[in-house]
Amino acid sequence: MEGNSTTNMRKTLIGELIRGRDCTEKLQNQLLRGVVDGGPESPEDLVMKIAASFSECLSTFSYPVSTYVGSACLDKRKKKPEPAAVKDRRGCYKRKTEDSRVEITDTYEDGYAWRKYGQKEILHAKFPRCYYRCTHKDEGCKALRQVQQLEEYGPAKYRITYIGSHTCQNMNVNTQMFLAPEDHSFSLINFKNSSIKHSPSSLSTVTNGDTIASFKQHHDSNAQGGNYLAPSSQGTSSNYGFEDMITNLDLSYTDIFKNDDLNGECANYHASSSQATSPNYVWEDMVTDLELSYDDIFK
DNA sequence: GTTATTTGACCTGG
DNA sequence: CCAGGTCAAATAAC
Repeated sequence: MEGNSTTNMRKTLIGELIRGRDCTEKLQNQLLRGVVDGGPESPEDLVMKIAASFSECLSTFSYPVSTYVGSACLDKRKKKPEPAAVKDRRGCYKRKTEDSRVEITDTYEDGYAWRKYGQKEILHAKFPRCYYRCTHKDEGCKALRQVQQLEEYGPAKYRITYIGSHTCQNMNVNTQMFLAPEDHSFSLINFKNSSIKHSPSSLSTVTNGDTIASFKQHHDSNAQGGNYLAPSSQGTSSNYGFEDMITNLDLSYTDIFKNDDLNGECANYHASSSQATSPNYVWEDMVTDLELSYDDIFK
């Protein structure tokens, strides 16, 4: 039934939001107390839970979060073997054989530094598609990104297609922060799927009603100025650290819960969220549960 | 002067 | 032939 599915969706959404907020508060408390080492609720664990929470929420809305399109889909356009002499020609299609993934987000900022190399009007699309490559292309990094502004999900939604992965040190600022310095095998975590806007004001002028020209102006200025500022002024600045980011996360959750509609139901969910705060609850199990849910959705 | 963006031309696959 | 992806000269910004 329609009503039941909507109710279930709300339950899932609110449950995830509460879980994420609890994790954020714990992480913030740990940071304020200067706890940085591992433990039953290590920062790394908490971060993973927060990231999973965001992803879960987005997936509740049926957003294709980090959907791996992969070569299976892309290769439906069967390629002819390419003669060596033809490889360096203009417009040469190399990307189709590489791993790709598609994200739909409300910001195209992802902490990486991209250089725009093209823009194209797309048939039946209201906004042009912008093409970016990693700024460290000259170091051999082949990562590409396409950004297409959407309108069907409300103001300022972007479909971002990532093609290939970074081989350079153009590391996501958020990712870098969660790398344990002594253990480089620690999994990378990123917040690409989150709703965090590092510079909301820079995006606020992009509205659904904007013209292509204004989108272009805004988009392009951010492609260079905004995106470049993210890693350079925030990521490497001593003024923008772990604590600031966690505070932003906490504020994001707080903003969400300001919504009266959700707020009314929050109390009902404290029972389930208390599972996360109970000392008897094994964190590893929780992460495993989240990962299993994630896997179920995207397998 | 250097670096990034713009934009029309060029190229490929369907 | 067309739509979409890339190139590269011209231009802008710093």
